[in-house]
Amino acid sequence: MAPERPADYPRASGAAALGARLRRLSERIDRDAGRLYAELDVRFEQRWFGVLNQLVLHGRRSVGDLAVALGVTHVAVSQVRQALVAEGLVAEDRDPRDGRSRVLRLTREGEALVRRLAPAWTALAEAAVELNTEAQDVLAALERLEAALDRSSILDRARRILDSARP
Amino acid sequence: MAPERPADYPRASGAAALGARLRRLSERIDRDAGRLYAELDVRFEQRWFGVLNQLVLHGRRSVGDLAVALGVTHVAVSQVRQALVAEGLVAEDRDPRDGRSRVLRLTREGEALVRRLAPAWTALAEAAVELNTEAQDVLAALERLEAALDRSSILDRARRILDSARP
DNA sequence: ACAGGATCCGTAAGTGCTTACATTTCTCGG
DNA sequence: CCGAGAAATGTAAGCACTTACGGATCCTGT
Repeated sequence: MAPERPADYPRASGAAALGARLRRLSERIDRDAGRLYAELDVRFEQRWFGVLNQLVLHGRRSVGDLAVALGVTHVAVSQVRQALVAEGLVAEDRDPRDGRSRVLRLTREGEALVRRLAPAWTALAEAAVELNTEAQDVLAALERLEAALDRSSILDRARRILDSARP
Repeated sequence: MAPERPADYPRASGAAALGARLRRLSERIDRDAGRLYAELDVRFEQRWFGVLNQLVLHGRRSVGDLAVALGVTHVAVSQVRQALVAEGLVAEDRDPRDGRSRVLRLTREGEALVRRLAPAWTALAEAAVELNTEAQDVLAALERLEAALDRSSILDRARRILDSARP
């Protein structure tokens, strides 16, 4: 017994469906990565990966630099920093040339953990490549979506559609 | 001055990059939808959409039914329910045939809000269709990714790769 | 008829981000 | 050289979910 509803009610809940779908997929992937670390008996969380990886690849890096490189806010980096320092994997020094800046670097423990995790990261990277191939280049599709959003956000598009419908 | 690192260190941080990218995109879309509601001076949050939409489309629904329909946990639905009841948009009754079940339905205020939001939802849905077209069917790509993950999760794939590398 | 287990739903706490706001430090024009 | 504004970072709180767990109710086999 479906209830009454406006005749022009949008059935295909587009934006919400797209957002929800993206969120579910990302959670699925993060969760799986976490399980792999647990199975390997390594104390490591997926959200630490970005910062740790950058430090391995580029050495000493400030919070701000890491945020830019990872495409997240400095706050996100700062929170990871806090966890990594608490775990003894990363140390922070003040930049002698700029007292505002905190420069992060791997500790010996951090380097050891990276060596221990490298095979798992390789496996995950290969699994991602495999998935991407099997899904016929979903990464390219995501890049196209990002490019389309850069040209005009979903907000701009919705505003335009709203305005043209109600002149 | 790049630091030393294992020779086989995985540079392409596949799984992490994929997960992070999906997350960023979903946040971008949700945030934009929220801004549109704010611009229309409507007190509404994007996370309420799924439940509200289901109630419009199908009338009275239990928490569990909604969770299945939306592909989230019953907890997520329960939290939205709490907010929607607090806002006076939704009422809940016990199912006379099953005392465990809480059946949700729109109130008059809820119905009024839906009528007021319908144009915005239509616009968002059309914007999503437009984006999807412009990105050459990113939805189809996401569906292929979901299907690939259903066949074998990223965890299973990574495990297999790890095992075959270390016999 | 009722014990044991399954189901439905709730709260609490955690995750991985975000925005908003505060603090400290730097820089540059007057 | 000093004060205004900019920049780097930090904390607090929120968001949209999740898992973990517990209470209430239902169902099934004996």
